[in-house]
Amino acid sequence: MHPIPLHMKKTRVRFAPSPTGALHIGGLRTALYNYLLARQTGGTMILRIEDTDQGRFVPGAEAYIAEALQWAGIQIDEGVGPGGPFGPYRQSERRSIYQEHAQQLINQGHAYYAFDSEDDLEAMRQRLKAAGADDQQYGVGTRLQMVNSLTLPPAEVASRLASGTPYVIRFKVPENKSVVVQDLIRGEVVVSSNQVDDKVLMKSDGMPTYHLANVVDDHLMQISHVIRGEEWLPSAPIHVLLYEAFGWTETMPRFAHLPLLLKPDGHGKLSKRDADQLGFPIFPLNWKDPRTGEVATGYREAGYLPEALINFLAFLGWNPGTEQEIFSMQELVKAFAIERIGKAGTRFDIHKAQWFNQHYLRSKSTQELSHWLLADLKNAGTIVSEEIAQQISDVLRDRITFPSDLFKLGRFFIERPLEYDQQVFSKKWNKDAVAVLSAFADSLPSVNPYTAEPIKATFEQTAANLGVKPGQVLQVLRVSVTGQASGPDLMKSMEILGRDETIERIRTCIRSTPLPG
RNA sequence: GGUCCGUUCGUCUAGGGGUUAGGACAUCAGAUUUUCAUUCUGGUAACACGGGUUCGAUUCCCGUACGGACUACCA
Repeated sequence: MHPIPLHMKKTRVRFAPSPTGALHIGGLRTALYNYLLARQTGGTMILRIEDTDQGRFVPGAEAYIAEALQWAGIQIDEGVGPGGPFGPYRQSERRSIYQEHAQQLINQGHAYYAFDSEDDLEAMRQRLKAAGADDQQYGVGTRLQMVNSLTLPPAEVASRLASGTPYVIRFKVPENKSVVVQDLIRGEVVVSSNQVDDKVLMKSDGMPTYHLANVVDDHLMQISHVIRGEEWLPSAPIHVLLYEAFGWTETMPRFAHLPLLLKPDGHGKLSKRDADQLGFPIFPLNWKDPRTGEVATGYREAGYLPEALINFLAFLGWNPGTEQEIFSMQELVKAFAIERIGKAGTRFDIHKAQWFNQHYLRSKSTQELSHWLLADLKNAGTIVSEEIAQQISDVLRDRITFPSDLFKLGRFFIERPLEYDQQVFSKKWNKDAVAVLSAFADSLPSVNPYTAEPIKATFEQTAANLGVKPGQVLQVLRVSVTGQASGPDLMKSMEILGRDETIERIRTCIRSTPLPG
């Protein structure tokens, strides 16, 4: 079989999360970049689950990841979920494949059995540290001092294996080689193989480590581009060495190591532990930790629209080189280019995400907005007509960042004020104000039609008749009707409220609020 | 400690040997608005430092500093 030259290969990218909990926002960005490249090139987006660590497996995590991707609009073409010709796509279901490949490396002298106990390894590290060695790794310089098939007689190795003594399979890193990683974002990264340690390939529980599994799977699944976080850059040389040992260099995928997403203070990468500690979500969806029962807020539940999150995320580390900021997924697919991904770590600033959200929220139809409001009202035990909900939504649309703001800011339309803003009343609640309000309430029944403009004219006329400037009592009127010192257009608000309700609110206020002194 | 990666306004970034170093978010001011918000206009604000190379470096090279990642039988 002849390998297909890389440049002719169809783009096949994978997102390969580990089901150890919720997907975090950095992972979502990684998925997004993979997806954009796949779509742009007419390639395939694959979801592979890297569940080789049985100890860290978290029930529900896989379903969470699938739901999060779907919510974000990242469609999976192949892999866990849709299936495909290169399955299974869960690494835990591919044990025998890894075993065969590890065996192949052993047969070819690229790997060996190691029987060292944890104590042995710890002792080795202590010894090296005490000796002042630069590093304390199991590798070129130390492997011959350890308990493995390189140091044990063949018969001893065979008998240990036969008797079921626990062992791992380690990669035998070649000596004195310059390992070159070609990175699409960073260019050439060169490391001496002497710096690379003899990584464990197969663990004693029979599962592969990430290093083996990822290389074997990417090869077998014909992955063309490995786009992953920068935290993988240090181990990329191992992967390159593995491709070489397997004889797969011709078809080795291209690497792109994404800049890290940093905490807002720039110290350290954003991690799952930061969930709800930083004042903004770090997970796409709410996540309930099955062990502790704690719930971490997700972007979806916090009121972020998927298109806003995607737009925001796309710009964390990438930009189109133009001054356009607003991109739909379609536009991102067209404009995306790996070469335009930056190198430096990116601090996470939620303000911009909020701005994107505000932008996208405003572009929604009044009807869509009203559905959010209606849902919140229903939750609060209130039913209003869709027509009213739309009127409220419309008057509020320029004042909201999240859908929930509709309810927060529009609540006064539904509920009569329980108290009145004292800042305003302490200064402006006086005889004149009461006189104007009272007269205004009296004249409201004859306003025709009962809409903002005539209401406004009536109010101004009423005030003028009593020798008061409208501006002096407008604040008071607002508070009497809404309870609040600020809000949307008052005249329009009174229109939406309706004639009877408005009159009632003004009268109630006058009745219940004594004049000072 | 070692290896690797990085460093343009507060933040995300454009740019690139000669520019008034551009945009966005945030912030500030003014205008509009009956309030607040919106909107509009304007402003403050950046090439980490030191050496080279060069007629000229923010841009190229080398150091230094600072930051980050990795350094598991985790991914």
